[in-house]
Amino acid sequence: MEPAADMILSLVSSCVYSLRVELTFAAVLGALWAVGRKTGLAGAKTQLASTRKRPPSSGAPAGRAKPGDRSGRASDAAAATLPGGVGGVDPKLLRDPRWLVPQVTRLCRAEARTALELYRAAHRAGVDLASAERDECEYMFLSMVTATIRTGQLDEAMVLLQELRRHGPGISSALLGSTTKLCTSKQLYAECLAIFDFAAEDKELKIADRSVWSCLLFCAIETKELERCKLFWRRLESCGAPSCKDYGNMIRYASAAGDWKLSLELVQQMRQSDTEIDSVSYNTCVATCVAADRVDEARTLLDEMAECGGVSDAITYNTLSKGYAKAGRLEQCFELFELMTQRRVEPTQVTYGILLDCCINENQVARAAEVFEQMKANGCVMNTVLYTTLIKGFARDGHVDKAMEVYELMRSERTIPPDLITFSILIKANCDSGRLGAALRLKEAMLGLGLKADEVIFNNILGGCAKEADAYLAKCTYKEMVDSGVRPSNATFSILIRLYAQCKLLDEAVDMLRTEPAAQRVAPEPRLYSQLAHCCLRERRGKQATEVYLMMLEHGPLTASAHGGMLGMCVKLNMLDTAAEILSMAAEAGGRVDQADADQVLKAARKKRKGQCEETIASAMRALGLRPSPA
DNA sequence: GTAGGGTTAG
Repeated sequence: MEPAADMILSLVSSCVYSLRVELTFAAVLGALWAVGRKTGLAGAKTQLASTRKRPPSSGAPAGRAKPGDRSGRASDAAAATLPGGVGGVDPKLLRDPRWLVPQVTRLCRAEARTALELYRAAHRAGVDLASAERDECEYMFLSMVTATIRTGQLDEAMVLLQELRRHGPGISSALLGSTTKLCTSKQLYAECLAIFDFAAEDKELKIADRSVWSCLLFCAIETKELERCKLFWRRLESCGAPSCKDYGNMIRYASAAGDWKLSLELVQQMRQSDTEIDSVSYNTCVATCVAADRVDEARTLLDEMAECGGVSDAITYNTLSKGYAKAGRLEQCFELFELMTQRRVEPTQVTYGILLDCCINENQVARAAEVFEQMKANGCVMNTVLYTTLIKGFARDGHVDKAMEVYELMRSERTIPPDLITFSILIKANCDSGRLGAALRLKEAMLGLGLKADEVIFNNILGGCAKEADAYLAKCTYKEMVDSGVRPSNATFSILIRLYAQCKLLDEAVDMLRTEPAAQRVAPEPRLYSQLAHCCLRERRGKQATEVYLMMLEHGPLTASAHGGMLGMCVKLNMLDTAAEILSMAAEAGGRVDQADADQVLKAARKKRKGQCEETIASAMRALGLRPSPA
């Protein structure tokens, strides 16, 4: 192991050296750019950029609300002004829909606020819209609603829709179409869904416009209202063939829902309907399979992509490689690397990152060194992730000093800064090797770089405290964590239980588990109670173990395996009275206990000739619907 | 809109 570690370290140093040239180059370029900007060369560029600047609705379906081009914009603006303001309008005019409706409609284009004011004034004056031309009236509402959405007054828009339903002609599918598209293009996704929900209360409303369903699907994905996607998709399909973008959005849904089968079906459907499949959709599908541990399906997909030609890219290979890495299939990671090289797909930093990490996770340090060398030979430059992966490799191998050397290298270079994950690994490595002081200094250095400690950083330090049985430092750290607004998790509580057990402060562990999850608004996982109960039993604190068992019951009945674990531990430690008590409580609470686990307890009690205990166990078993085996 | 590195658990 030692030579491999040295080799990697020397490789890193030389890599940094070769990087210097690139960095100098980058710095020169940057300076040139800055000069160019000053001399006005960038002026043209800025202009170019601003023309390109559009609402970022890349995945959003096309289509926008049409303003209804009835007359020129300039003449509208001229006609739109009211000489005496809204207050100066003759109430008789206000009550006349033939005057009011065109006025409001026109005002909407240039002076939305005045339009709304005028409409409200007419409303107060008692205008009766029922006598207005239906189309004109509908169009007025459309103009007002879209104007309020455009100016970000969504509450006003909702009020208008309510009035439209109550006093006007009702919400038409055309109006819904315009608002849906407008909201989507303005990235008002939740609002879009809310308006749809309001409109859909009218069961007569028919929506045949496919792009409405496209927008709704997109909004549901963006707002993570995943349960709505399938319905929108069905409606979309019923309005005709979904577009490439629609499929892309549905594939995003399948990914978010972890539905790899659906993801594959969608790709299949796209092929059958001759819909173009872009690489992002393909890659998302590959990633969905990988996330669901269906690596072989992902591989099939890559092969199909390679056959079509042009769609597979480095991301496809990297995603699949990650899948192999996750499954511990290192050889296939390397095969895939070979394959992409053969197919002239250029490996990226991510490619090497995945390969390196997989070697490290499979404890193949020498192999990692080879990858590193190849990476350098191919001119791949280091970045924070690659450095961090190396640090992880050294830390994993027990070479904390070497990990720290890489860190010092990063610090002295100043161009590739360590981040939260780098520090997290370093802090844990130091904690694990009993260097709590060094870990705390790293945390200070981290804060000095402007990074804010997150949950994992705090958990790692708490883990260090547990190892050193330093309850005082742990309490300070936990307080700092909560005070700085970092919410603890089940992992945190689990570490705290370990800490208190290590310090033989079980009472404090019980107290902590009783109060902290609720205080921090975290739902405690059942296994926290199991963990603590086990700690109590290990210390032969039967009374306390049953107390924890009762706390556990407050959160619902226990699984048979949770019971099995506790009962097994009792038998192992010869705490049969505690086992009997747990069985009785389980019977009372109507929990599940396996026959074998209960039998084991009964047998142990007989062996020890504990008559009273035996009886308690047997009757608890009968209450649990189990058969005590004959003596 | 898609890809890599971090914490718990007997």
